[in-house]
Amino acid sequence: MAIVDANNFYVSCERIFNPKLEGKPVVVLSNNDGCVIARSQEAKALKIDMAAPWHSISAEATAHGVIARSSNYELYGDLSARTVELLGRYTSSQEVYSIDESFIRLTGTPGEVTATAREIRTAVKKLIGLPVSVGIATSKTLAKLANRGSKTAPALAGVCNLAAYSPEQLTTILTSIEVGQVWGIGARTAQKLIGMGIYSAADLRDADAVRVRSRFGVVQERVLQELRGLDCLPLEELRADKEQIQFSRSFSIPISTVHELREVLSVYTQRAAARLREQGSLARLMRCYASTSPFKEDHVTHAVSLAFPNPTDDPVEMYRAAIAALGPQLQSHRKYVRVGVSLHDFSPSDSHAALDIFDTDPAAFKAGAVLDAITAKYGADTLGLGLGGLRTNRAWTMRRDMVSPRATTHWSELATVHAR
DNA sequence: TCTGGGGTCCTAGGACCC
DNA sequence: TCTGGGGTCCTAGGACCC
Repeated sequence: MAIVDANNFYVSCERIFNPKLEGKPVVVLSNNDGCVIARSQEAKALKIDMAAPWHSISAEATAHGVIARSSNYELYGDLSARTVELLGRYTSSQEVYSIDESFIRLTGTPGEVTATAREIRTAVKKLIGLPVSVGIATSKTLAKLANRGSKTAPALAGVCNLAAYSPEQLTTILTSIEVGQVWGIGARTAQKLIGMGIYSAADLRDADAVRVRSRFGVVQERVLQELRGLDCLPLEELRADKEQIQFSRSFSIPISTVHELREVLSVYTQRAAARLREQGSLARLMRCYASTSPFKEDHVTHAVSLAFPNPTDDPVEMYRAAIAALGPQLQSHRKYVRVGVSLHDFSPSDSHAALDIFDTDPAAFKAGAVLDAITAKYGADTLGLGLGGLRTNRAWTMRRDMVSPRATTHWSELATVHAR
């Protein structure tokens, strides 16, 4: 089992098309340019924390030469897809775990596996431009730890295969890793474990499995077994369709009125429904919420949960249901900074044709399919629905002041190379 | 005085991940 | 002035059924 992940992925993507960022402290910001979500090594060395709110550190950071970029998910997504394709050439089994990580199966002697990992590293750097690190072990959890090691010890040059170590050396390594650093052990569980005298990855590995299970449940017991080298989390090659789709955003300027909520919900239900149709599903359940800032006094969230009479992918039906349920909850004296729509309980969209005779409104116009067809042919800006229509730059849309070009997906934003 | 027991389904929420 | 977004898995507890 090996995990390949890109170092400082978002920052590395920015650097491919802007080499001036090389060697400088760079951070990438979340939507709304809210907080730091990726840091270059140089930025980490300046002690810029993950998730630090940009508004509170920007003055000092820029004084130290830190360069900030708004997040450009179209660029990152495209470079991720290219990397996934390239890794696929080296393995028969691959699980795409996140935008910058894949678990892959590598076979052969430990020496051969390490050699293949080095080959992968070279290829991804040369053909895509991304620096990656590889961790290799008998379980996913140990592979993740190996991957960390490959980045912290320069001598390993980005590849760490735990098979190369003796049991004593392995224990030394695991003893040096805090239990909260282990994949699957979050802050809450780490605190409780420390209270039980379990401080390091080695402590957890050697703890009583029955006790861990009864106190923390099956998830943490699996982590323990994985630390012993037991493969409890198999590769999931076909992460089939999503089981939940959500669309939510924070606003740069709060909203307070039902009219604004209508605009937001119109956009969000359209976006969520489009993702649903993309994977060919219908949803039976929808949740919607509006909340005020969690960083202010009187933080509230209004959430509603509703079931459709028949599973649907129709944005009009979703919008009507959402505004009918959430609209009355809104309190005009509050400032809402975040709204979300999520869809659940899916079924394949071709499995319900027979139920159409029960449709409460047989004449209902299926707007979703029409929208998809027209925007696929003429572009996303040609047709919009209702209040969510085509008008852009509303007050509540998000801020992205420092966004880079989408250099691999838009002709008009291609990188320009100057010869000297 | 004294009110069963076993099971399924569903939902909300916690914890975690990147 | 200003603090992201999208997921997964598991469990507890309520509703309901016979």
